[in-house]
Amino acid sequence: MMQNAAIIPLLKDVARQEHQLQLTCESCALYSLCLPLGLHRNDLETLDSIIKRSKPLTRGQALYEMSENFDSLYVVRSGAFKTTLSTEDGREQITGFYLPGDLIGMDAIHTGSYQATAKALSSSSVCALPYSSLQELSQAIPALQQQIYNRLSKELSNDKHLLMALGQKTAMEKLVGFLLSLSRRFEERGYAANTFELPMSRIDIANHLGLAIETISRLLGQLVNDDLIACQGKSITLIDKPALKKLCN
Amino acid sequence: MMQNAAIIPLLKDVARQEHQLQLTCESCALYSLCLPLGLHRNDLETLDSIIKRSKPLTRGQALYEMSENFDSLYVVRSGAFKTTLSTEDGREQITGFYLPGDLIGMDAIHTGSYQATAKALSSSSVCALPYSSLQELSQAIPALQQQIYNRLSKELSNDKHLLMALGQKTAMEKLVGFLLSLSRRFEERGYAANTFELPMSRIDIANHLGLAIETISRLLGQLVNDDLIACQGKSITLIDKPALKKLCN
DNA sequence: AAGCGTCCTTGATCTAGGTCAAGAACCACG
DNA sequence: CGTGGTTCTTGACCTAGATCAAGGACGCTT
Repeated sequence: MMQNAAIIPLLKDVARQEHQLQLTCESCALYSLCLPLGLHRNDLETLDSIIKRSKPLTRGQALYEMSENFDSLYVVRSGAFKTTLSTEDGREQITGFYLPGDLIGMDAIHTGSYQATAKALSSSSVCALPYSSLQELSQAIPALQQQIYNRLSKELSNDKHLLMALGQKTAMEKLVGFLLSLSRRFEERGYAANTFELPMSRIDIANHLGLAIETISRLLGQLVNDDLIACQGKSITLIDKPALKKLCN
Repeated sequence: MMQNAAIIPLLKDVARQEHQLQLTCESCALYSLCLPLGLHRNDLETLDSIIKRSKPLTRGQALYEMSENFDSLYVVRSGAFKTTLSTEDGREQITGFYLPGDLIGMDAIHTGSYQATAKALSSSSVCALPYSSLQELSQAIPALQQQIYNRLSKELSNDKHLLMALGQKTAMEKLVGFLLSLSRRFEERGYAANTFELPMSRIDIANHLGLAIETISRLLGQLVNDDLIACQGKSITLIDKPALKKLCN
């Protein structure tokens, strides 16, 4: 009898692990950040019914490749992703980093194929939203349509700010701006705002900001020297946020 | 009597001029490029009823300013526009150029206020689409909802390609890529693909591509020297398009 | 725990493109 | 049809950040 009491919760955990892929939106930790925010309970169930919760991806694995057939948008469930665009001669540009709750693949909607390649930065999982179902559903559920407009618009806005950074800002301004935006995004997700692990390598940061990796390394060193941040490996602590904000305008 | 025959068409023209702001989508030259493409006749009339065709703007005049209250999206009817984002210390980045049929203001949807400033590059006119009406209407008209998703997605895609250019490409690649994309856009609108007037100044091109105006001037000179383009003032002719395409990958 | 590959750091040097300067061409306006 | 302002061109020079180089640290795998 005593044995049972100890074993039952364990069994429950195992069961949860095994059925984790079938969890509902309602029970999801990301609920308040995610697409279904604001939907009524029965609409939520309808949305739930079209979502495919797929297997986890390992570090470096592609969620989809450029020019592959477009069928689904993806919400990041755990881990992180990057999307890259590449030229014919092989140069790549990382056009975005995606954290839990973010929607990936929206730039493919207007064509039949993905416009970029999306890769996991670490072990990650996603919810797949088949686009044709999502479209139909959003026709019936005003709050969902609005959410989709908002998500698209938000990403547009982000990209325009990034354009500004790439076009007008110095290397230091780009880097500090990047760190602050990461910090804000972690905070929105309920993590600490001032101390976090970088989900991506310095190579990726450099590429994303249009800089050389050596420049990132030197600038991080400089920020540490000036006691504005602490940094060991991928772990970052923002020490003097006001000064950092001043540094990137 | 003979006088009448001569006068009638003239009067008609005048009448058309005066009522030009009340023209319908159906009679609009831009119809095939514009948002209502694919809508049924009666849906088109409903859309028409929410559109406000406003007075023309003069060169340099703002359609809206950053942080102004967001209420409408705008379709360019004639002329051209640029949108700019600015930092606190006054630097500006031109995030997009908009030609007839293009939709302006989509990055504002997710907030209550415009995220950029939109200015006319020459005498221009727009159709205003009050967002709340457009949203309701798109809830009722599937083809319209789809069009809006597509437009948002298309702009997202454009911005990502621009990010790639700003992050990875050389000055020459940026400039040639820009000229070719303008050429394509003119062609889509039924104008000549290989000879056109630049709607914007070199200052604006330079800013948009993250370059100095002197660089633009020098590179254009070089392209003319190499007989790849002809160029006098704002008038551009693309002479060797295959070579140009090669130059920008 | 040794070995290998990737990532990161730091220093020395180089260069694409920026900045400065000065004149020319192109307007819009009275 | 000047004339004052903006825009454009061309040349001389400079610099932020790239590239090259070499060594160190940090994972993986077996």
